[in-house]
Amino acid sequence: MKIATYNVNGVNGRLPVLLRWLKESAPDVVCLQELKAPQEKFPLQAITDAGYNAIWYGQKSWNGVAILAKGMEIHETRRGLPGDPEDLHSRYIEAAINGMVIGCLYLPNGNPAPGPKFDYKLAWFKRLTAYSSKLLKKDIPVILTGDFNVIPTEQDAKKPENWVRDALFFPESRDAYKKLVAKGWTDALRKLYPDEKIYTFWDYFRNAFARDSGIRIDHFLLSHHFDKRLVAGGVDREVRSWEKTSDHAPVWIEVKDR
DNA sequence: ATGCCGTGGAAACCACGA
Repeated sequence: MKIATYNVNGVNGRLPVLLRWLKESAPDVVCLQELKAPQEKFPLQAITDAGYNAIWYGQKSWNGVAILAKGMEIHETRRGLPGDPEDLHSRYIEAAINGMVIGCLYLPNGNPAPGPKFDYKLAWFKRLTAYSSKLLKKDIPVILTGDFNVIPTEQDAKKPENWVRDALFFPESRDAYKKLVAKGWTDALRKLYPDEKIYTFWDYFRNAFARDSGIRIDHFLLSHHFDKRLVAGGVDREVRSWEKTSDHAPVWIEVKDR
């Protein structure tokens, strides 16, 4: 089963690119972030016509997450991250699909840092870490994936020195990611390619993609149930070169069915 | 490298992103 994550940066503006990628890459499950569309403006018809069921958690202008599944039922298990009833951002949605739980997340960016937005990022991280422990305790196969807005290590940036004053690479952000993973998760792409440079995002400006000046911020965290089930993974880099594309590229893994 | 580009929504510019 192929599972992908893709920060589309506007699901409606990105629809031609999204549909082309769905057709060419044919993932079984897709987690989308940054829909930038209210609940009623999700392009359900086009997604359905492409062969996918969908659940989504929209929001006007910003954020927004969705889970798509091809020919499989989606049982929604949660929308919104627990731990702060005043947090109304659409940044988390979760579903049971084909015997596993898949959490789709869009972690706050946190810039400018320091400041209230950075505080929100760290608070969100804490809530995610606490909740992730509860997921692991259920002892069922779980995947947490999406845009974590964290560059985990220097290996994950072409030019780490460019990011030292950025919330994505602040020590607090990296520590938070480390603490989350330490709860018992496996960073799937890093496990598959321990020594490679892997990027999932390239800025729109400064010709970043042509220079391959990228960062790795879209991740797959797997529960131990996948230790012997993870067979492949990668980044669909070519999508980043298409017309009217997102600044992120889709990332995917392939897991064996039990 | 201080958003240089891109998206969405409101207003003919602004907020936000990473």
